[in-house]
Amino acid sequence: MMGGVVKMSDVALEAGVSTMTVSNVINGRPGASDDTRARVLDAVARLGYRVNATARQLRAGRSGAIGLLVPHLDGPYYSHLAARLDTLAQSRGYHVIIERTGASREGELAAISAERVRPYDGLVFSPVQIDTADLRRAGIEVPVVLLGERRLAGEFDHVMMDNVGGAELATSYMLERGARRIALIGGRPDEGVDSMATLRSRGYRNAHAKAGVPVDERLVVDAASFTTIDGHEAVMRLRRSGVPFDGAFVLTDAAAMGALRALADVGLRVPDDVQVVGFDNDAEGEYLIPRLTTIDPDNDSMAERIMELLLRRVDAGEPGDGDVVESVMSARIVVRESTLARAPG
Amino acid sequence: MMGGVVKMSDVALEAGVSTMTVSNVINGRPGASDDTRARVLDAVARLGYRVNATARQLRAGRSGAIGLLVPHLDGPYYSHLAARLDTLAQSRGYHVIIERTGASREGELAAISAERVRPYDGLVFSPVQIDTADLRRAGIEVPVVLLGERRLAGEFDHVMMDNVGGAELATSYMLERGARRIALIGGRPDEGVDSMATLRSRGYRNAHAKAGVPVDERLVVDAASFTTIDGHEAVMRLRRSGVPFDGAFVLTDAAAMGALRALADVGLRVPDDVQVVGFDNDAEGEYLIPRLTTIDPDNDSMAERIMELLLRRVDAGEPGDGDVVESVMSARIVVRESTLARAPG
DNA sequence: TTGAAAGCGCTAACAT
DNA sequence: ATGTTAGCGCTTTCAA
Repeated sequence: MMGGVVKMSDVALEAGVSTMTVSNVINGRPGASDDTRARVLDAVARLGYRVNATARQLRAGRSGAIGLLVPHLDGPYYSHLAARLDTLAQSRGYHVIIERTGASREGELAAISAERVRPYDGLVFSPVQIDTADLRRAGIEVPVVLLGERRLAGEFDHVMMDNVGGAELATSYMLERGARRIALIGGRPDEGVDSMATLRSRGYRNAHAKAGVPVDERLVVDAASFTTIDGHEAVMRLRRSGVPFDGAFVLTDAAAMGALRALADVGLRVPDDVQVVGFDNDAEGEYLIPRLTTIDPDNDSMAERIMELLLRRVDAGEPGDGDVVESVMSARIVVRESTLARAPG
Repeated sequence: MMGGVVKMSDVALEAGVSTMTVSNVINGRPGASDDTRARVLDAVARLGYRVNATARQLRAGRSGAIGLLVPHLDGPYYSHLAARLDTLAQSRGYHVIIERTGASREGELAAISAERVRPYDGLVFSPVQIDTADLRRAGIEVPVVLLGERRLAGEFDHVMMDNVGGAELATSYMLERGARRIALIGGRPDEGVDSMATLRSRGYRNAHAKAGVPVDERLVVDAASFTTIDGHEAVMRLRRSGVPFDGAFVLTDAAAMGALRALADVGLRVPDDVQVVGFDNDAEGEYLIPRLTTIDPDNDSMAERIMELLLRRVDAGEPGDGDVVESVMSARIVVRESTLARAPG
């Protein structure tokens, strides 16, 4: 029934003008009489014309799309970030496209390949596996803002949350409230490359150092990753080891949820026997039993900072090397039942 | 330092062949001597050439990208779906790109505009606001698979979970275990267009009808949406109304989490005083206190079905109208503590 | 105010 | 086995 796809030349024919005039009208460029403009718009409507974004991009080099490359979308973190970034982008005439790298090296390399990145006007990338050399080798030609803890190259803007400071805050708070044997659930020795885990572990150690309280390394329990399951498993393992503890700093709220479940399973009361603090300020924390004290990394401000840095370069035209910005957001603690005497109820 | 972007003609020059030969080698097409092939690949490597996907797509009409348009990424549902679809797509030589519509009409219309859809070889779309006319008007030119409960047009393949059957299963199970006053948290009267809420509500009513148990409409408590907060609020409201209940079918696991929190807040024991069943089989359910009985909608099979239907058309070439498929996945119940006597411990 | 020409980088179709 | 021609649909440049 319907003919082929309508293109600009069809509209030009229908309106009795050149394609250039159609292009000008469609893009709101000046230099078209009101009469001509009306005829063109009329033809566009009649024919149901829609510009071919691919062709436009090949010629003009602009797509209006910002790519967001994340390892996964499991938790609320990247999902929420995506939503915030998209809202901010929309208000500036862009939209956000999300791609999962799967947190694997191959996935990341594929996603940042020039071939797949070129369609984007700008890129927000949260790398977890690749290194500086990989990133440079990819030869990304669009403005990039990097996310996360790993310090890659010095050629890209980089925004990160205050993992060390937040963890220090969490730990200090429990120390102030009398805890002396605080477990570090999901903890790592402070060595090797920076990661969320090593940085938060560092904050835990800093707090102890400042308070003059020694760290019993048997309280540092690692975890495969930081899911609810891992948190549960780590606490069970600590419990079986027989090492006593009166506090737990759990590296993520998701893991803290599993930790709370495990503490309930083994009959330890929170906060009476064990104080618990998480990290991330996931919305769920307010509905756990008991409600979870946690560190709020201020993700909303982070999203604003990211978009501001990115669009500064995008709107300017070129990746514009020179002044690379490294921005660390600041964290605060949200106190709830898991570190306070339980409310009567 | 580095010159401009390397293009195919640069490679051709470097290798001393025509661009056509470069194109053939790069795309693995036959008809190039081993010697030539080697020279081309060598030049590609030396120059760091990467194909321009935009140009290729303009000419060849294929991008290798599958678009996944979802209302949001808040819960685990779409996140998990995205991961599954991506894995399946990768194994077939495609990759999945995620776009948020924000669950708004404008957001959906923008996302399905021909301009933004054209870059994709195929589309998976979960519509929540737009209607059949909008969808038709968008004039999507690529194969589409629709997701969700709303029955749109008859021109697109459609995959949905068994909301009615799953809800019936949940309700019947509690009725069999002796519950006679089952609250429907997040429930809706069965009228108007189909939605997750009306369909699951229908299952609740069907189960009652089959068991010959009348429904007390005061037990049907609606909720703004289906977040943890909403579930908490709805149970508190029901409790304040003074209407007694001995069971609760909560429309989503996320809301069930809030419902459990609310029941604890008001001193009702689960499952002793109130049995609770959720819906979705979120991974978190296993770590709630008590662990949540829920309905598993079999999302993994759903992802497989979606990709199979979509790529069938994509690989074939055209949207290929004709035989439109409507596929309903089947649900099962996962029994845990929230409907069983609590395990000792 | 409008349009003609040229070309973005690639590939299908047709030579050779 | 390799190259030439044409053109995907749009926009930049320059001329009228």
